[in-house]
Amino acid sequence: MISERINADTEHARATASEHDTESERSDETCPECTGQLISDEEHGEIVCRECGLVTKEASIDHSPEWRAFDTSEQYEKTRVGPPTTQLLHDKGLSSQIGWRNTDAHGKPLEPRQCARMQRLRLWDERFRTRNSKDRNLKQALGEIDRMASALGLSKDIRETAAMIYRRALAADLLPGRSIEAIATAAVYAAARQSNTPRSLDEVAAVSRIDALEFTRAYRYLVRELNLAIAPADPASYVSRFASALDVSRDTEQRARTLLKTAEEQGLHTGKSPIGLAAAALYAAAIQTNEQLTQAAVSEVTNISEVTIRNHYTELLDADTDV
DNA sequence: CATTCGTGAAGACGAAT
DNA sequence: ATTCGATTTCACGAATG
Repeated sequence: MISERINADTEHARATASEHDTESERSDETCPECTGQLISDEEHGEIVCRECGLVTKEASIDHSPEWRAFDTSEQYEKTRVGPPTTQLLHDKGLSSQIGWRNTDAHGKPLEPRQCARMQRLRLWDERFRTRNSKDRNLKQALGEIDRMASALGLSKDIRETAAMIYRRALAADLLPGRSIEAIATAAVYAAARQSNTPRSLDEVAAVSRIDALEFTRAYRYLVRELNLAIAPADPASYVSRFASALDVSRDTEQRARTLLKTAEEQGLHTGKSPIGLAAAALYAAAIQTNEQLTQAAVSEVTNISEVTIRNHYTELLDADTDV
């Protein structure tokens, strides 16, 4: 089931890789709010309106090639035949496979004897392609990473990053004694953080087969052992997602951003959870713009308690009036 | 009635020892 | 491994509109 999905993916990549130039993906659709043009923000894995910043979809998939070309000769050089290599397949998509049809090259059916022989060949082919335990491990983990990233609506770039992190963990012998799923989950979370498209611990844990405790433990372990440089999440990077989930006006969303900015300048950030701040900023902004938005609603979509929102939004408003 | 606000106890987490 | 401090959450009741 998983392998089918991966195959479909690379098929797609093969089909589109040669057609696309470096132009960023542009959707023909228009924004439901203000009829502005929708553009897909590949970096954040979101589709946003150019005019008002409304996020309509979070699940964009990056179909463009992974390289950039600055003129036609460069493009010619870099264009390859076949799918781009990818971190998402355990052999980076380089190996081939013996087909399953019991026919010869001309399409004629094989003799029973030959069938049996092909069966044996296929078996060994499979064994060689997933040669040792590490490769088998990778195969399973990459499937999981792909599954979770899709469920979270993360772009292909991020899936690649997650796969990269997982490979590093595997190379550093960090796996023994830990579950594959835990490390894979941690890799996805780390990749999302690194690319400024953070998903909260809760969100990631929800799509993982592993419970939150083991997941956070694995994540900390990964960060420490691999020296991953991960900056504290920026509250602002949550705002657009929450704002569209709450259906607030773009005025409010903008205000929330500026509130966070002034709060940060006054060092209000330290030690507080970025998600909590983002939630509070949205609520505070709604008050300023006279948009009615209940604490309960914000709490609902952000998974932040109303109490925390209460405590933070006054601070945010104070910081704003001081300036 | 719904929403907001404030409280204290309790849990979770990171840092320091 | 334990302790400590800050933050967050839960549960409740009161106030506000």
